[in-house]
Amino acid sequence: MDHSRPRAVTIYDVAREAGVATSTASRALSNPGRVSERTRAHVEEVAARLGYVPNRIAQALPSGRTGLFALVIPDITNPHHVRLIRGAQAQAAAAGHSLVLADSQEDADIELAHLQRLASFVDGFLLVSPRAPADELLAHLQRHPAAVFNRPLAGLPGVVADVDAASAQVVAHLAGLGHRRIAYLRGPETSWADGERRRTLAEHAGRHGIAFTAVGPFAPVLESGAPAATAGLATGATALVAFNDLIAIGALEHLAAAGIAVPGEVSVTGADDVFGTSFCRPPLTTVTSPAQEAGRAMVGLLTGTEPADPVLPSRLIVRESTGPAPVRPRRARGPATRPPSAPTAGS
Amino acid sequence: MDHSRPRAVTIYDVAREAGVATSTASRALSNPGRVSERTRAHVEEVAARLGYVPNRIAQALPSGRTGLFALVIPDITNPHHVRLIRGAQAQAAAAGHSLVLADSQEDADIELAHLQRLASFVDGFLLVSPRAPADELLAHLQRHPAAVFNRPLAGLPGVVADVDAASAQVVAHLAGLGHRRIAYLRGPETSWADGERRRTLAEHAGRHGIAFTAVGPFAPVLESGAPAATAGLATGATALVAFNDLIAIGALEHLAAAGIAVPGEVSVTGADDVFGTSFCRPPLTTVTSPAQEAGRAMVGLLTGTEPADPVLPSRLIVRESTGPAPVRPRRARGPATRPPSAPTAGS
DNA sequence: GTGAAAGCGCTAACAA
DNA sequence: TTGTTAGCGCTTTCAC
Repeated sequence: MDHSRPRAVTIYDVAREAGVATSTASRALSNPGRVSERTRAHVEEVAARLGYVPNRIAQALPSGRTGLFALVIPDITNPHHVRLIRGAQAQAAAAGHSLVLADSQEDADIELAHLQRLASFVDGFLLVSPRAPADELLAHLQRHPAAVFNRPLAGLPGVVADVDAASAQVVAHLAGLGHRRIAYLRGPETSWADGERRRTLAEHAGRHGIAFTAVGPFAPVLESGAPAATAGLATGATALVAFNDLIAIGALEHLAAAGIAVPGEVSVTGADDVFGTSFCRPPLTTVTSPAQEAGRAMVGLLTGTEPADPVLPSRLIVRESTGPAPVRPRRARGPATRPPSAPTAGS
Repeated sequence: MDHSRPRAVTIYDVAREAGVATSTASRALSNPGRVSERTRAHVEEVAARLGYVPNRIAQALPSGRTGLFALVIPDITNPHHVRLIRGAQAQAAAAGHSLVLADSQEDADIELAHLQRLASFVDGFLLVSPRAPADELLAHLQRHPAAVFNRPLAGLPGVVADVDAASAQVVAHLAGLGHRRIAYLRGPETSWADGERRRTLAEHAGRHGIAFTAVGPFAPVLESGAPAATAGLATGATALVAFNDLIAIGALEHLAAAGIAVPGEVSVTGADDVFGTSFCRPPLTTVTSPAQEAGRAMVGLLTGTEPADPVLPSRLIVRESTGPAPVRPRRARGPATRPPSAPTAGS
């Protein structure tokens, strides 16, 4: 038994050692039933003895199937996306697939480059909130199955979070607390979810007779919290509805530092219910994201397993960052850390 | 231009259309310089016009190189590991590689299965705190390059966090605050870092004349915080040193719920400095982990780029969860949520 | 039930 | 500089 041999054991080695043709060895290993029980057992024994492991590249060349899916994400740092990765990875593993990770860093060009680079390597794409223009996306996905999260694209199967329901609950909650003016702290311009959230929030605010303003866009990171809160406050709102939890938590930190009481003077809500929302100060009222389910559902769409209702539920979690609107709206006080960047008027 | 054609454009199509041999087309595309400028330009033009994208599976079969690295992680949920993923992904991308993600869910068998499944697919493995026995690990990596984080394995290149320095700083910090008895809240039994942390903590405590006890093991998740804190407190310690931030934050939540003041009655420290440590209550004194650098360094080890000092620095970040030892050690009070699980005595 | 041979798309000898 | 050909390891017709 030559243990230091550099070359790997191939199916030829197995066939020779077993005294059968390679085709027979192949069948015995991967298509049992089309070979006599006796040879099957023999070949299998030889393969095990030799430590044969099929070369998956070679398997993939004729079949075109690798057992790999590519997961394309805007930002691997975002804990929200991490939940999705987890769901996708679990479901993929269950289907015998592995995941190739591609971080597009919120950049449309990098995103498209990933699609091209990985196209021949994977059995399909999982696109999370893709940022690239629809036509380019579709052009790149001509010959490859894909499933999409939070971005309806004509012809591509996908799932979305129930943004409308989430917005309805947030607005109803704030309206119930007596808020009459809310500000939406926007996320990335190219995010479908941002557009939806803004649109539905405005709509529901209108129904409740609440004034609505959107400010931003802001990068969906902790650091955006301070400028976003400043801009939101400048609108005279008593409630700040952030695009996601990162911005919301950042806002909370900024407000605490500025000595503005939450929820006493201003209420804050987030979205996604990421790690940290339960133990920040105050614990954040937010809206859950079906990230993990989305991950599973997307893989399901690719493997044909899951029927999947395309709109995944999202629900409000009331914690301590929201409270009754102050009797009279707060007035600017204390040093503004920086002048608010020109707020964009909401619809 | 037949747009609905299912078959992809191959290099044969390009060669035929350009009126050259396939080898010439291949060279023009991937080995320019060994072909006349004129043909190179022509072939390239044709390839672009036809929308040719090389089939990477086919490229990989003869060469054995896929441009893929497998990243094997104990738990994709852990924000600490996410930082490492990020570093690895960035460095891999810079080297023109992509990452295949494999979550072993803290299970040695799953870990080894991943190695086997992905072996022929990847140019190398990045093993993060592998849990499987050393001999099995080495057996599975006979013919594949690998780099390891936080687990010295004979013959395999790798990097580790400077656990000793971290422990020294934590103990010195606590000693300086007057603590005379500390408890270590252990992590997973199969974790090298846990063993190291425990060993070095005990050692440094000894030097400072501080009593040291280890309790556990505990799973490195938020939920372990409560039982771990309970067990730690039962030792009479005035400072709880947790294996990682998740356990520490969980402990913080438990202590707050039990009405035990931090750091008034007991100090708490974590490790890794994950997302959330800066805004939990109180903000956590912890020790940084070189996770991102580790990710980069591991990829470097595989690509031959980085020389890399194998021990990566780690430093103490003092926040508000540590303070002067109480004048007299606290006595049990309030309802214990559950009896402490039998604490393991430290060395 | 089993074997011989072709072919997946590409690169690298080897020739010319 | 360019063309011809073999071969990477496997599966899959097609014969027998």
